[in-house]
Amino acid sequence: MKWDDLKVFLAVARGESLSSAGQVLKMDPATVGRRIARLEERMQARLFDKSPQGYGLTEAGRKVVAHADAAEQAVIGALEETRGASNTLSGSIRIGAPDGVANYLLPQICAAICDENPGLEVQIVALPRVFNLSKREADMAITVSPPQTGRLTVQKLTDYHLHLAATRQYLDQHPPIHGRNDLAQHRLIGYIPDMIFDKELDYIDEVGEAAHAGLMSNSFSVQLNWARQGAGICIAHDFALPTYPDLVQILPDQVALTRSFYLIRHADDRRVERLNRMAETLASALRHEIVRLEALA
Amino acid sequence: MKWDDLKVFLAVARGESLSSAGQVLKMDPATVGRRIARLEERMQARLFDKSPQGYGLTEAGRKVVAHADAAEQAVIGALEETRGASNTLSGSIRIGAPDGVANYLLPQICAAICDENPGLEVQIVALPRVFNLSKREADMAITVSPPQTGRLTVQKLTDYHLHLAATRQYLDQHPPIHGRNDLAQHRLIGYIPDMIFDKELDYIDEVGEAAHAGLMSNSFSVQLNWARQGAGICIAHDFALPTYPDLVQILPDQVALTRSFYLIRHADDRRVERLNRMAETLASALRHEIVRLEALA
DNA sequence: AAAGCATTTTGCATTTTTGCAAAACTAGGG
DNA sequence: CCCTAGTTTTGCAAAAATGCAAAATGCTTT
Repeated sequence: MKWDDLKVFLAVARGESLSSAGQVLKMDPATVGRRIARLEERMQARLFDKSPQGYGLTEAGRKVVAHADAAEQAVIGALEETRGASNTLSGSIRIGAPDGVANYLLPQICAAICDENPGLEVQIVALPRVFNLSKREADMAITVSPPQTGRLTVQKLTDYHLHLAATRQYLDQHPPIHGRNDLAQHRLIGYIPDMIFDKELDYIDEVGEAAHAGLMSNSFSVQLNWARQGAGICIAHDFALPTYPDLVQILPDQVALTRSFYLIRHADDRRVERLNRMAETLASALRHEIVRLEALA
Repeated sequence: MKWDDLKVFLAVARGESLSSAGQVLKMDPATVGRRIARLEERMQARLFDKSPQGYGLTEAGRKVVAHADAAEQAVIGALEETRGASNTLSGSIRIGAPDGVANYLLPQICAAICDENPGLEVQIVALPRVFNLSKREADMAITVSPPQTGRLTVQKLTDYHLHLAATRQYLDQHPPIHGRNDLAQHRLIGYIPDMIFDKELDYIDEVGEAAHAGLMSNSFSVQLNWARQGAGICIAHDFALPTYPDLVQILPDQVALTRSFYLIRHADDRRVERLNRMAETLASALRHEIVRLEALA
């Protein structure tokens, strides 16, 4: 038994003809007629009196209308349900991001997007680990390396740069730095080695063999605050520096790292238009903001 | 929006996997998956969390289940409705027939059929005119000529024969009949000319120019009863004669008519299996009964 | 740590369904 | 009495959906 046939049955019952039903359903009258024939066969009953003047309900057909009506109401209900649900999705979108992005990029960007789209509610989830999109921890997430596994769609956002940074005050009070080797005499701030959740964050080796971190946190934000208070030298995203004018780049020509951001989403959400628009807006805004902030650094 | 997709949605929600849903729906899991994908696209919402461990309902999906359930109930209701209706159809089948058939053939046949099919109720409608099957005056009808118009299926049943007949007593008391010409001296019983509803019933010309009816009725049964009471000579179906042993055929070799019966039905009922079986049973029984009765005549 | 297992997902040949155009049909009007 | 107007119905080609087999995926067990 095909539920769809009940839908065309309803249309024919209301239009009292195949042609009018076809117009409503945007189907050929021939198709409508064939579906009705199939339905009557499956139900083992004549539902319509057919004539070149149209389709008139038979006694049995009249009884079926009530049920078909109920079915239609249920279908509409289901549709409304998800329309509401997808509203709350577009009304409340959750974005996961590493804490650097979450703290120094997303706040401004999301605020701007919310201003342009009234009724949109954005949630930022800052977590120092990989996301599990499948469990709806977030609708989309920003990562520093494209995921290798899982049914996800990945989209490269933009490159970004990192440099050594410290406060002017710190640099004044400590031995001068003219080259990489001078770093050995300083206190470096970095990630806790066994809590690094993405190999792309393992900067310290690239800075130089001599370098090793004395202050460590799993949170970039904590690292940056350490540096801001003159505790040492950290490896900071350029886009984070303008937030704290105290901080200055160190050896920008000799020590420079380049990484990339990726936006990942459920593969199944590919066709959800609202999320597509949101993703595109977000990507575009992130690219511009990074360019703007890096120019200020 | 395809209502059918809601059905497969329900199956997947219950089976919590494409494969189990496929088993229930007797469809390939691949198809089930594609339908779910299409449904999610149309609804603009993710309904399931997909994994190689199965399909799990998402929050939005859970809300939809209730509506899908309601839809299912409505569809089942519609199905039950017509199942009941088609039961009463097979429980009460209405057969239209000219009154000769209605009186001298159908009673025995229908009684036998009812004996074999307990719970079957047969209604015989004897009407001296053409039927209007479209208005559900009858589910099927027996006629003496195939209809030329209307959406009907026609099926030839069998030939039958008519002869002149009167009571022995009448013949003894009136001039002897040795040939067609002798009929002019007798009182013939026939149809009322302007109430003949089918040209096949216009026997009188075929009997002979000399013949003309003095007693007329639109009902064959009335004509026969006239003859049975010795009122004259009628043109009787052979299968009706055994009912009244008083009646004997007259000039069986010189005056004999052959006609045919046809069973007509709604073209739309072609696929209703119960009616098909009923029609086949009826046709077969009629053929046998006519052969049996004509042998006795 | 690696292989097994039940599941979903993809590529392709087949079947089914659909749309279009033309024919058939019946009631109402000139 | 015929003819028109609006239907439904049929024949055929194109499009869509389906099933099957193979590949991929992620948990579980050895």
